[in-house]
Amino acid sequence: MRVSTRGEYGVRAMFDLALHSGAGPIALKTIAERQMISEHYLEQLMAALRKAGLVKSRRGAQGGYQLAHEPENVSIGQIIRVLEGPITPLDCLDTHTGTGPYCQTPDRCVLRNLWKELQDSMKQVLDNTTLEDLKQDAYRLEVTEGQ
Amino acid sequence: MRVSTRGEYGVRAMFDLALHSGAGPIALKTIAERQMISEHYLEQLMAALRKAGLVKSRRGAQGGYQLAHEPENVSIGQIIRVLEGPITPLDCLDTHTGTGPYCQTPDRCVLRNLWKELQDSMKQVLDNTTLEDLKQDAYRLEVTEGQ
DNA sequence: TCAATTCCTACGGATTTAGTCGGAAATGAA
DNA sequence: TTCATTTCCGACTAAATCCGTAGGAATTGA
Repeated sequence: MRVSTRGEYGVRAMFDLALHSGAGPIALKTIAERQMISEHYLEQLMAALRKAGLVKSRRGAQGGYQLAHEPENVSIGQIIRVLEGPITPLDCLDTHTGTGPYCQTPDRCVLRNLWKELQDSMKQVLDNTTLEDLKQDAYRLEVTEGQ
Repeated sequence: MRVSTRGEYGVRAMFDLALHSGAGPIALKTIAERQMISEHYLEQLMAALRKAGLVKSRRGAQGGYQLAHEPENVSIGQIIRVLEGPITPLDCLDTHTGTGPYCQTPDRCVLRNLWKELQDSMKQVLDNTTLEDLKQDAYRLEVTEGQ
């Protein structure tokens, strides 16, 4: 039931980009240092995010990465799916065809419903939280922090 | 974000015991056959469930396993915790001491809140569903199935 | 031209997953 | 008692996944 470092780091990196958006491309090295993530490892994650269209990149000097869309249009669920695959507690939930052993008997279908409920509750959180929401949270934290 | 076969099989086995509760011990072999799970593998899972006090066993001929508590007093969350460990998307959420890199800066705390929300939503489903709930579901399925 | 930076492929060690194997100990029935 | 049944226990393992590392090619701005 864990998010791997791929998902965790990926969200951190995207959140970092969101916080610093609008100021041109940000070098991988900068993100890696700020977020304390191995540069080479993060590179792989950014490659996946780029191929999925969530970030755009510019090579060469002064190059780097930036969000491909506005923070309010990027959900955490999107990021997780790119880096961890489908959001599901059991693979057969999404690829379900009816022939698997999971739904051959009524009692197994009961369990299927259970896992589906779990899946829905996870999606509910991840798909309804955007990078903009997190930015707002960060702003709120910073304001109240100084008091 | 997946439940491993330990959790999946464990829930299946416990649900099987719940459906057949009150009729004395049920042999591992029977459960394994009904649920299509490797006998030896299931044995390991039952050992963990027994040590955790969720099932009780009787050795020897006519021996087997039965639930240690009434189905309404056993949640899916309990089963999952025994077989998969704490229900948490990130290990640091539960073992958090404040010294980890996750909460040294406000922006990281924002992410912590995100993962906590996800954790809560997972717990909400798993801790509020009992074996008795599943039995009820199974009964309902069986009734409507014949129509 | 050159330093900075992304892009790409391959490799590798550690851990986890999903079991298997073999036998000891306990129990009920004949 | 004897025996088949059944749990209990520890060790082993093949494969997959996780979490990176290494090295260099290609691109870009100054």
